[in-house]
Amino acid sequence: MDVSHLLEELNEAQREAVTVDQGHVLVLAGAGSGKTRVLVHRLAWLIQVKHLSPLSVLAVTFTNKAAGEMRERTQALLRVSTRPLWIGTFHSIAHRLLRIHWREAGLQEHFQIIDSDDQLRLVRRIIREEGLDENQFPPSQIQWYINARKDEGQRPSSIEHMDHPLTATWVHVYGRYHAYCERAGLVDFAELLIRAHELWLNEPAVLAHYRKRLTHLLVDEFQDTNTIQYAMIRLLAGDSGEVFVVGDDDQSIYGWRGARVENVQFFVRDFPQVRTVRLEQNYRSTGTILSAANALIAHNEGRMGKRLWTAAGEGQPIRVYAAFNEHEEARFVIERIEHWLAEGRRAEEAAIVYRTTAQSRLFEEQLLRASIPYRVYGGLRFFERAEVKDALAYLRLLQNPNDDAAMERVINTPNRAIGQKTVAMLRAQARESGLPLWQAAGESIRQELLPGRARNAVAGFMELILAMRERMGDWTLGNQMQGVIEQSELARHYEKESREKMEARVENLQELVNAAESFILPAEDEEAGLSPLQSFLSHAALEAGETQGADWDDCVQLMTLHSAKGLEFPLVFMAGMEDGLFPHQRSVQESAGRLEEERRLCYVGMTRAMEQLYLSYAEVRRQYGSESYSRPSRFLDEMPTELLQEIRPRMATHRPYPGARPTAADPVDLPFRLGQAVRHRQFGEGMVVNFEGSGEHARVQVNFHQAGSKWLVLAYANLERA
DNA sequence: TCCATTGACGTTTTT
DNA sequence: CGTCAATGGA
Repeated sequence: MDVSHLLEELNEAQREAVTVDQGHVLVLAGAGSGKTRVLVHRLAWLIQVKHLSPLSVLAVTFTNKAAGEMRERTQALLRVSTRPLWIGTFHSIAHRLLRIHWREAGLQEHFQIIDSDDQLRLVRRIIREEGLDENQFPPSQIQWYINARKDEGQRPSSIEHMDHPLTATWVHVYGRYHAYCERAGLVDFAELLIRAHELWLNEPAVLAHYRKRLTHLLVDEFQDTNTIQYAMIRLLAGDSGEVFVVGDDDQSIYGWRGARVENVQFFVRDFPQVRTVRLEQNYRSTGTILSAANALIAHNEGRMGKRLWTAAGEGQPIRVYAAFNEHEEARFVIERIEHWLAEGRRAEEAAIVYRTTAQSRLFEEQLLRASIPYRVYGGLRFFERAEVKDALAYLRLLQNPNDDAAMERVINTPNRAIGQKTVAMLRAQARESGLPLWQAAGESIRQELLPGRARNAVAGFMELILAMRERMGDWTLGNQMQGVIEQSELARHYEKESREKMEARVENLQELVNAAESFILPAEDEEAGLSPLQSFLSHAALEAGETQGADWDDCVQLMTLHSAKGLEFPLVFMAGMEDGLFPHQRSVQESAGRLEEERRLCYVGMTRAMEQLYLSYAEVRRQYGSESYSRPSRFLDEMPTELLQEIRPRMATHRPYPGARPTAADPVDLPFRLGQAVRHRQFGEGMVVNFEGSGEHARVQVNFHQAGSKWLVLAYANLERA
């Protein structure tokens, strides 16, 4: 069989990785080195050359997006259906296992996945019920603790150091929370993994079955695996499975949520005769960008070692811009983007990346003012919106009335006169009798434990749910969704909000109905015995959907450094390059390891840039209401100066007080006076109102009649006297 | 039950 | 400074 198409597009290292004949493989894939390509070609190689059944391959990723991309590209390469291939996230794979083996895993048949928001509500409820002080035991902190323990594979009973009073309380809440979930048939994200791991651990027959079937494992983004995920890989591989992992220790940026870079080193230690292949040729960035990134990351210790290179040219220097403050920084960035656009480049080719989400606001304001379309990554996703979750909670309740999280959510949404007091009584009843909320409510009514009005209200709610279930049991998913929204009168709940908000919510609910109508039960869910409703609910939790509706056509991209991982842009701005902000103060304080992770974050950011990279910082930044002066990021010092070009030299001394700008009094050799009328190619006519800097760095502030006030670098702006 | 004021807090995020 | 959640008055 001719397999040249599998190899001809690959470089030597990529080819080596793809064609390793047997045994375990570790691919250290640098940024932009064709990691996904190797993974996909390896998959195709196993099937077409090694004649492996598609059924015996398991490919694992971290995000649904990555899984989808891998499937798509494999499909394009193999030109056969990829249906039988098991490609998915750790969580989706664990989910599938648990659906098939729910009994062996000790789960309820119709268990429901809860997202972190549901989880937090449950934890908060338990903390209150236990009579704990929420200030002393913040729910989010305990939620974090529970997930961290689960990610380490620990159960309340297996946690030592109970002698510490704080820890003891945390473990206690973990135990209570777990009992709640068991009773209500709820499974959180971390539980999916630990439960699947326990399933394999405790049921040798099940493990043996999957070991026999899944003989080849492929793992993407291996440096992001946590303890339990690595344990799952080891367990499934056993002595005979072959494991092919791809990762980059220099791009490990999720240590703070449990990812263990050490797994990369453990892999070489734990698996026999691992073949290590380095992908160091970069197909993305210029030589300058790579040299600076290499120099930066060299400051980290204990690396596996890797040096990116490119066959492309050196490209332009990296521009460093020292802004006076964060407003001026944003103005500078937007001005450079305008310049980029004026050159005929596209907005979507430009990305502004920053360390903290709060930094996006200033850039948004400036982009808005400049009428440049933009898109901010992150934020609420479709299935996380309140109205969508409300509607889904009704469906969850139809499917499983013992779902306490769902019941809490909708018992008084929309308002049906079931207030805090009534709900508290029901909770107390549930707690006393050890029953789910739904059953406790039934008991309370039967035993007449509630005052008359509350009793009627609760009974009315229960009847509503029962009636919906009765009526809609055999309806299609779309009709069920529509029915639930109508009969629950959910829209009523949002009527009091502003018209704009309400319209958006109604639109989202309609979109939810559309999603339900067009939902097709995936074959693997059908095999696992899921109803369309169960499957839909699981998908809603497991893949919360796009951040924003449809991608706008041609937008400047705004995102945190974390969400930039895996992406690439011709023009990249890294903003807020200040010590304290980036590296973040907390990371600096916490440990040397955390600082190294920040450095990797910087490395990730830099290697997103294909053609041009700008690094900017503000000398003064207003933060938490007060102004703070900060040094430029230490990471700037770690890049070779000859690769950097300061666009405006840093001020030798700080200005006497923040915000003071040079005025016409400054000895500046400008062709314009204050009040001078000027003309700009793009912005039209305006008047000079301020100056700063000198020589090629001189800037003027112009009040344009149409475009408003703008700071322009004289050297670029091409201003004419009007 | 609803809105308004007050107070605490202030990395990073996917599943 | 801004946001979010909790509290309290009408």
